[in-house]
Amino acid sequence: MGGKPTIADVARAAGVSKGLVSFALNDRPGVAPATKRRILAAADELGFRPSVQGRSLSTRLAYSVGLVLARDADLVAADPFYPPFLAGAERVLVAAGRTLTLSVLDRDRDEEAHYRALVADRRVDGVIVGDLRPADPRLPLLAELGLPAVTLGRTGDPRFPAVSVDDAKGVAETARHLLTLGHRRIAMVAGPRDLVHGARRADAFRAALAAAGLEPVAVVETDFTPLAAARATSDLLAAGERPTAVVYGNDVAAAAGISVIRGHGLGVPEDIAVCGFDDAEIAQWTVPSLTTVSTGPARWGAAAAEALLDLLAGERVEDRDLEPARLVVRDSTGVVPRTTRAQDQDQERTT
Amino acid sequence: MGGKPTIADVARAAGVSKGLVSFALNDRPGVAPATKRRILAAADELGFRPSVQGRSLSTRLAYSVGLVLARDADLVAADPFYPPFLAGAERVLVAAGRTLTLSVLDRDRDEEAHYRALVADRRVDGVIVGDLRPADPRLPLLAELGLPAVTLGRTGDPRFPAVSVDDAKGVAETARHLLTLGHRRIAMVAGPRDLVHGARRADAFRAALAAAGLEPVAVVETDFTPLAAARATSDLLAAGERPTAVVYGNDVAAAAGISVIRGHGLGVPEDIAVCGFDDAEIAQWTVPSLTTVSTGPARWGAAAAEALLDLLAGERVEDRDLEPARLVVRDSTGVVPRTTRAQDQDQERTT
DNA sequence: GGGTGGACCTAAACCGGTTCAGCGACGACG
DNA sequence: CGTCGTCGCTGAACCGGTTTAGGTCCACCC
Repeated sequence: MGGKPTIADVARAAGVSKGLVSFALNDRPGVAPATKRRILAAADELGFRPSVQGRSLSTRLAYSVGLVLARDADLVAADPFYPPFLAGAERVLVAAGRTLTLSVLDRDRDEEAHYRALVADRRVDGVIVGDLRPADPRLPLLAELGLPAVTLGRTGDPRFPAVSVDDAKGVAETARHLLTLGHRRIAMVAGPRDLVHGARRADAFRAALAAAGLEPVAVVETDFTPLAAARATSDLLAAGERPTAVVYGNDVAAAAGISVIRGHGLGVPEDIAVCGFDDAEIAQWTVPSLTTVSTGPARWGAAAAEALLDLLAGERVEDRDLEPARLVVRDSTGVVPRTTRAQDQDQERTT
Repeated sequence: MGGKPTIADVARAAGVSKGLVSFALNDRPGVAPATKRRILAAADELGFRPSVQGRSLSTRLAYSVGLVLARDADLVAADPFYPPFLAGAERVLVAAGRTLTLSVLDRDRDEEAHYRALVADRRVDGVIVGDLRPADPRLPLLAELGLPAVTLGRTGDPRFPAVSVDDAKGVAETARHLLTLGHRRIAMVAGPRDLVHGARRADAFRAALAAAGLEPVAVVETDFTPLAAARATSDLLAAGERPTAVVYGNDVAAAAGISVIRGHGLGVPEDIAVCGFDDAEIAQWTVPSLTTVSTGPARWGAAAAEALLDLLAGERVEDRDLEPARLVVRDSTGVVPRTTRAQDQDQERTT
């Protein structure tokens, strides 16, 4: 009477064996309809909830899904992508009776050990893999461990379904937007090339400019932190051919860029147009507000969780594509830049 | 040979019984030193790691700790506090072989059911309770459920130890800073009064001004979202006695405030000084950069996790105080405002 | 009427640990 | 020398489910 009811209590109440209760509750054939009703009624009456631990032990499932963030803590803190992503994923998992096991690792060398521990301890039944790197070492590792996984973005690896948002389209749209405004000297402060999405966005950016017969003034690789973005921006401003527009890898980086540009006495967007990426909340509140690319991280999180659940349920899961990222135009690119109309003069001014 | 070694394998290898292996591994008395060495050697040799599930089943522990965020998803997304907090907490937990089970709930009415489910399913051994409300209904609930918990901030409830950062001190410092700069008409765009820290900061703010014989021009209660902060700022600017300084509940709200103030053609800090709260990354990159109050969320997360682990280990845990929040002065309050030197004239200008 | 097969159900093993009652051996003590 | 206590250890029960081998009963068929 003290603790919560177990399956044995239900069996006793319904006058059947434990095994049959298990069958009835799991909708397996071989239980007479009348008996099943009686069992379900008894379970309901007693307020029976199967113990996750007991079930885990025999099914060898954890009823939990992992997300491993292998980045610096301060990068996690600065990146506006994951909070809404987590929230979206978590909601789907809770509804399915699963749990989200979150790991934050600061050093890459811990990563493999951590995945191994997750599997060895049966902490998770599958994982969502983000921050993909080219030829990501985690994919063979996961395959070796036999851990089901869904990747955030395509890898080309057929073993793991991808849930993707085509951010290249958003980047291309951004480039066209800038070209339409008359920009010709465009730079990109990109994420690290050893992150797939960092590289893909940079490539898409180049491609979109190339389609107009242009080359970027510069593509600076950073680690996605605002500090690095600030430094990169300083360098761009000091360079011979100063850009009239800068596209950043995320919104906080773009905010840092704006800060540096204005610190140099230049106006945004009059002197230099700025674009962000992610459409984080902050993008609405920078001065000027930020033109950026919205990827819908919350929806992405939900979709990734759903795909992983389907995969765990044994379904064949094909790659899934969400709505492509789309450009959100705000004030940081609102006007045609002065500098394009006075390009030569401008070129003289810069060293 | 196929799967991972179990305790039975270790027992066989060491030539003892399962039970004795368990005793040896858990450092319990009654194992001869030589035998113990042999057992540990065998366990090491086989690469034995106890199964969390098996252990959970008999110890009735989950080896996981919960954090429940009962807020709107977009509020979670906008708030820069939790990502570093999570990262800090998670790191401590991983080191202790625990896991962080994160829940994001959108509606308050799900909250009680969710805590009950967490306990019924033995998903967590204890929880960290944040976003405290006055007379928080979760405290009696947790007591009823017998779930160990640590609160973020003092509740006065002796049943749950608190891990606190004295943010009141930071707020008071902010107020003094503004007073020193000559501000006399100071407003606050605060968090909701039904959040303890929202109320506490507002009270500390009033108290600090009162100490100088002043009253705030206004204390506007918002839900902590930047959108609400933007609206509140508009109202303040339209009001008869326009403030010369505004203190916000968090940094993103402050960024929104700056955006609105500048949208009204006023300068920050020349016309209106702005202060944030949290010292999020973004505070360095607003224009102007944000004077704010640093609470050290990563350290706070780590301390909360440590306190909870100590509590779970059966130790008596007293309330713990971290370094008090401290003011970080940047450019948004960098100069003495024009308006204080031309107060009457200013008063004429506003309706 | 006996054999066959399927539907329904039970009993017991199993997952991998922890815990506890109890047993044998040995030293101390009377 | 007998008894008692302690140490070191074993064996089995237990946690709460799932799964499987097998048993009973009945309908059906030849």
